[in-house]
Amino acid sequence: MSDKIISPFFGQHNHAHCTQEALEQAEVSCAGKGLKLTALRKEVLTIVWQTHKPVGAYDVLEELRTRGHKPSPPTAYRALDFLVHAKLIHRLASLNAYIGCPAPDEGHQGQFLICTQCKSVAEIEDLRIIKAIDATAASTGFNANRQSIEITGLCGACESQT
Amino acid sequence: MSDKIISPFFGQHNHAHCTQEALEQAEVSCAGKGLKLTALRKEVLTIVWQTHKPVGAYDVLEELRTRGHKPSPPTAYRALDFLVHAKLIHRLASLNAYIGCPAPDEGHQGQFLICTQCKSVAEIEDLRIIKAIDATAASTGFNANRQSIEITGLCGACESQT
DNA sequence: CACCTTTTTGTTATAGTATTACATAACAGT
DNA sequence: ACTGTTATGTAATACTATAACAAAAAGGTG
Ligand SMILES: [Zn+2]
Ligand SMILES: [Zn+2]
Ligand SMILES: [Zn+2]
Ligand SMILES: [Zn+2]
Repeated sequence: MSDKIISPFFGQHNHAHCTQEALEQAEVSCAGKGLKLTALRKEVLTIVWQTHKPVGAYDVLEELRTRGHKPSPPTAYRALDFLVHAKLIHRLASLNAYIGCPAPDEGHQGQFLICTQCKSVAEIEDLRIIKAIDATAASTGFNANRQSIEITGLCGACESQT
Repeated sequence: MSDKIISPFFGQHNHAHCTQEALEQAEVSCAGKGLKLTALRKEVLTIVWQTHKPVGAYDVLEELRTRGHKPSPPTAYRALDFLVHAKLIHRLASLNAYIGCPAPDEGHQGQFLICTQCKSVAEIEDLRIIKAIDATAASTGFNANRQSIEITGLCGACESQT
């Protein structure tokens, strides 16, 4: 199979399960890499995982405030940067926002399907895309090391509501 | 041939020719579509085409100032938005910057190779990537209408200097 | 434990990117 | 010339992100 859908989360599902599993994976992953998933970082990760919609840094700040913290921007950005480097979340450049990664230990680069209607984002990993990029890069002598692939459109659920 | 390099501009070439051709194509393209390429818009397009490096909106403002204008941010953003909609330039979301499109009439979506060393950007159009995306989108019921594909790495010229 | 080093978090200020709202000017058709 | 439309000018503001330094917490060592 040449493509794999990591998070096909356009539509109904048991989201409490998503969040719980993400947190458990995060604990294991950080322990394995010697990274410290502090209380603050875990709380930010929980906030990011509240939905499958991307969350901005200032959304995180706002949410932290409702939880009793009095954070300044660096607090959110530092936690988010940690989570990005730990590969627990991804940053969506086209939206200036972050989204939880459902498969943090696979060392993948994110490829994202962004629904303009419901704002949900699904992460995919399509080996054909990766191979096509590697092949093109190689043919031009370009040495690729990071990909930002963000596809915008309408998810099936939203399209059928039209 | 499944992939096509639109602008393989990592390295030496006659750049005056790039700029001149881009401006001529812009005139023709706008005339054909009934779009008005005003003096200001043409000047901004020229600024964007000064190099193959992406140019930020505030870079454009700065450059307009050296040319005798006294512009405010909306002046630059409006001209850049026009040029994006006219498909004469592309916006690189991962850099908050703009770059000239060397093939404005082909109705393509940009795919970009961004060199972190020399900052140059090449635009490519790889049909395998597009097909892979369409196939994945179709298989999930996702209706894609815009792609943002930005590959970061080292161009051949920069890598051989290491 | 007391001490030192490193990492994390708090705090203030500021830099960088982009848009809103409204006024004026240029343009196109009558 | 008159009128509606599009483009540009201008001022203010909103949104996104980082720098610089202080304080606190965590971890290791004797
Ligand atoms: Zn879920
Ligand atoms: Zn949707
Ligand atoms: Zn050139
Ligand atoms: Zn280079």
